[in-house]
Amino acid sequence: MALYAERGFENTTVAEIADRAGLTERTFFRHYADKREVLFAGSSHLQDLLETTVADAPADLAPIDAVARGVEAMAGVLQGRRDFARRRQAIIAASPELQERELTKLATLSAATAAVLRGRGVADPAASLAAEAGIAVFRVAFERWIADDEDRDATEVVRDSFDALKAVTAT
Amino acid sequence: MALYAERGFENTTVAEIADRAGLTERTFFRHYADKREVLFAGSSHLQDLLETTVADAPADLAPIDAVARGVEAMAGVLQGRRDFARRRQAIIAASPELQERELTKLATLSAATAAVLRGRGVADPAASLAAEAGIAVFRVAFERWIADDEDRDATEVVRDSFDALKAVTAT
DNA sequence: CGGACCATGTCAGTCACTGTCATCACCATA
DNA sequence: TATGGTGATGACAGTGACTGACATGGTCCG
Repeated sequence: MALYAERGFENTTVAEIADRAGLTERTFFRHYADKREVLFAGSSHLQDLLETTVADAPADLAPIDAVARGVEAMAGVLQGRRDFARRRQAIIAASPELQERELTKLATLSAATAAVLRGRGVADPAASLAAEAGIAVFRVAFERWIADDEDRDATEVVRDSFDALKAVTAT
Repeated sequence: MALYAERGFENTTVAEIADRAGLTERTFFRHYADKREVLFAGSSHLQDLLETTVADAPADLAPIDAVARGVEAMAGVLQGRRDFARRRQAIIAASPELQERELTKLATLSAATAAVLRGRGVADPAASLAAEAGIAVFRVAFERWIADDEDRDATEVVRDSFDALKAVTAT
């Protein structure tokens, strides 16, 4: 992350990263599938949390609300690491390749959530839509949370954003 | 597309594509930013349609419904090219790299839509959320349309999917 | 006819990523 | 202690996507 921040993602070679870490280029690729993955190593942890939270939500909760619980849980983890999240996001925002990878990570979250919902007995397309919508809320809320001047509580921003979604889709 | 379908995206080199087209590799890269873009050349046309349709929707229409009009318009263009869409989608489904690129194309659609909504006087986060939700519906509807056994009307599938979204987000 | 321009070809170079083999530390078991 | 298995790392060579620089040829315009 230091190197990416200094000279930008595209101007950083894997050889340089490996050097800085005291490793070989080859070894780098044994730990990370590609140059982008370094920035997304922690995302599987978030996904686990999301999945288990949605799975463990009260059975009588509406699908979208179960997803909301999961997204709030992710926000809870992020809370307190806003500086880190900001620096990381600045790096991603500066590189189309990294944005692309972030989108696939979010899509993975969505797919996993949809699968859990189906496990809760939610049929398609409701499951897919609730998951997609929930992840969309996460994305929007995350951006707002990072951009906000005063340090609002992340879960609170998520809750507000879910309310905004409901308002927007209620015609 | 022929080559990608035959031997798969990853097993096709740009040299081969250029050969088949009677061009140089260098010339290929002057027409397409990268190997993936070939499959997404037509997407800017769809984006134009989406943007103008949302922009020209009746002013009193709720944001999500304006977006629905735009997505329906896209479906109208796709209608009648289901075979092509299917073949293309099969190729994309077989390659993570192509899926990644498709996600960024969809994200671009979403961002453009949000911008148009803001132009209609919709504030954030409502604009972003309506756009994201609308594109999510598009994605889900598109998949259903392609997977469906009998050849349902694409715009009809889109409309159904928007209804499903509203049902899902109505607590 | 001369020149601006645009598309294409040619060539050399960088860099992400991969397959293969060797080395080495650690650990278990005879 | 010796032996062998395992897992992480290094060394090295190779492929292929993509880029920059320069040359060439065609077309249009004065």
